[in-house]
Amino acid sequence: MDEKSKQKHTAAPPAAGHRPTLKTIAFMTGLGITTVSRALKDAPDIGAETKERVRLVARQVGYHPNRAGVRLRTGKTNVISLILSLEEEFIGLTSPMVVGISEVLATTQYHLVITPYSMKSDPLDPVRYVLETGAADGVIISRTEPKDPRVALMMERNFPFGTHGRTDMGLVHPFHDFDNERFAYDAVRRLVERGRRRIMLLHPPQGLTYHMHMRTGFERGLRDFGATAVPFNTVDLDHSLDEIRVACEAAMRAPGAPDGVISGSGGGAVALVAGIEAAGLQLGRDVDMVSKQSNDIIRWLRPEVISMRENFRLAGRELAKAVIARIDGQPASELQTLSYPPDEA
Amino acid sequence: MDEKSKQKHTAAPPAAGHRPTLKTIAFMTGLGITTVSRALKDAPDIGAETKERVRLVARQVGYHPNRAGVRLRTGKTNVISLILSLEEEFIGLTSPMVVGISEVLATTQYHLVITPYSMKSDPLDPVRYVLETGAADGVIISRTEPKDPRVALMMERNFPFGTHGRTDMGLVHPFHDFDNERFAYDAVRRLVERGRRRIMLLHPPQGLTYHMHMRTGFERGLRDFGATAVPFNTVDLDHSLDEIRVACEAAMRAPGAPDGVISGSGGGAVALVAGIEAAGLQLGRDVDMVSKQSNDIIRWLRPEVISMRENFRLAGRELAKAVIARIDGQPASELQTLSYPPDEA
DNA sequence: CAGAGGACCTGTATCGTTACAGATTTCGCA
DNA sequence: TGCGAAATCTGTAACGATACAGGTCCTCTG
Repeated sequence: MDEKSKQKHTAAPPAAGHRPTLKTIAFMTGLGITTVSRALKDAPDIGAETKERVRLVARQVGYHPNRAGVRLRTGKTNVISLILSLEEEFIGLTSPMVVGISEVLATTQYHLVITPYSMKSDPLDPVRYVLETGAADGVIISRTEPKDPRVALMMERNFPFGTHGRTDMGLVHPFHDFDNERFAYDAVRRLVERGRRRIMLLHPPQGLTYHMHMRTGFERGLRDFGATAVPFNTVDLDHSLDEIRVACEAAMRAPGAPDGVISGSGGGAVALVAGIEAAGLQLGRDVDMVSKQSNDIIRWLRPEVISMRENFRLAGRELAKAVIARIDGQPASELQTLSYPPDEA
Repeated sequence: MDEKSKQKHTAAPPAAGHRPTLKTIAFMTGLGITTVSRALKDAPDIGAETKERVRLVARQVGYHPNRAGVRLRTGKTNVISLILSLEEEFIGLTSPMVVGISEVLATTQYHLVITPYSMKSDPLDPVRYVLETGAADGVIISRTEPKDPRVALMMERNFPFGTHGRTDMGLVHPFHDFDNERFAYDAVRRLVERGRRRIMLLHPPQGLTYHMHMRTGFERGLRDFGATAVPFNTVDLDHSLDEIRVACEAAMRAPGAPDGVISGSGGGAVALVAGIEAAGLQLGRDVDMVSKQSNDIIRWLRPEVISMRENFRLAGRELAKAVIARIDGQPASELQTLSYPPDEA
């Protein structure tokens, strides 16, 4: 029996044609499965020469640890989940983020899983799903709110995550954010420098944290540079481009129309331009505009628009790094970054 | 011993606070683990009332099968991998595809994993990775070539996949494609209808299958409608927008400049417009242009451009459905779709 | 009333990996 | 010479699920 059990794992040659496993390497090296496992993770109780041999054979046969085996045994999924709204308007923005995240994950064992949700349903759903099923080791979320229940939930469960955007709940967690306050402040400054005084802001939706940031910067700019706000509260960046265009055109035709416009995103800018021009006004002459730029298009077709690039790819990279660091136990307070161009950090 | 082993699985109450497993349900119902497993998959040898009871308890405790367990035992990953080029130029296009894929997968057990690669490395690498590690049950690829080695490899291994774009190797496999031949043909027609005769095509890169399709449609259009081609072979859709703009401006200034332009993608159109205008020409007056439209921007800022929407979201949906059907054993010949607007299929 | 057969349920072994608790050998030192 | 520590190596059990090969009853037939 002793003899038999001793043979059990090492003697039976693993079926050929299959993926190599620890058993394969154990058979080839004549070692035990445990030894091979520990050798590959450079454990201190394995001899140097043995490690070398094991590594050599592993490389030769193209060994990759079986993710299901590891996951079942250790609970580690080696997955980062990006929680994405499926509404097409936003995905355009988020796609460079996917690139940034992938760039970072490509240098690690992590895979990127897209966990979608619809804004028509509860944004907590996907988070709950990941927590309940243990689908990932870490999560990245966007559209962050000041009192974000997703953040509260993950903090409570001590689950690693990073947010694109900040919260305002007194909870310390990893985030990456664009400095929207500074953006709006600078935007006002640049418009005032061009002699504009009546400024209209297409702001982010009320519920999101960066709405506040942008408003704060906007109002501080108005005060510091001596301009006034033209109300534009019927639409925000979550509205369709059509709605924005119509609202903008109406504002430009109304008495006391703005002579300066700020767009809180690259997408909105297009609709604003269309609205301005539909009102018979000309960019650079009657009105100036400052916008975030997400792709090159606005720069090509309306060079008069003063634009500032928000680097979503960088955001993806930073968030991926932050979440992994968090998984590795690094304190959240060290994993918070704010970006502002030039930002090839 | 008999008694002891009988108790082994059912008697020990699973640790509380953990995710429920089959063992949890087995304990709660007093059934065996196997029975619970089979009840949940509606096996024919389980009593109707038992199934009902098991389902009820499973729902109550929020049971989700452990993916690692299933994967380890059965080899089924319940993962579809989307293989994506990380070059930012293309990701803009592909992002609505992610939405479409997610929409379909959301109704299934499948997760979407992004497997990235850089065009600077071998495009076979990510495919080999998935095949070797068994990272997914099915794969979706883009940038399909006439003799695509990725397709050949996956066919050879009998691995389920779908391609965005067709191949030309005599191999039958699932695909979804936009009818680029018809697009180019119609584009020529519409330009000729506007009196244009000297037509320039910004074509897809040589290596990709739809380059041929588009050229074929283009040339057939030229013949049928009596127009001539203005050569434009120094750039293609893989070049940077800057390069395209410069080349276009040069072409518009050269003797025998085109009076009609066709852009094989929405992105390229912007650069072409910029090139045309840099040469001092005006859209709609001196030159007409037909383009694919990927987002609304070109439609807003240059309504003179005749545009036709290529529905990437639909492509994502079709490909996801096709790959899953293929996994389920449906013949590839039934999983090939071609789209052309209006295409809300 | 035996026993064949159906309806329903169950234990064991296994997928690949790792935590844990030993084994074995070697070596230094008293 | 003896013996404990150090250095290496190893088997077992477990993670959660399922394929497989039985087990019990119970019913119906002859």
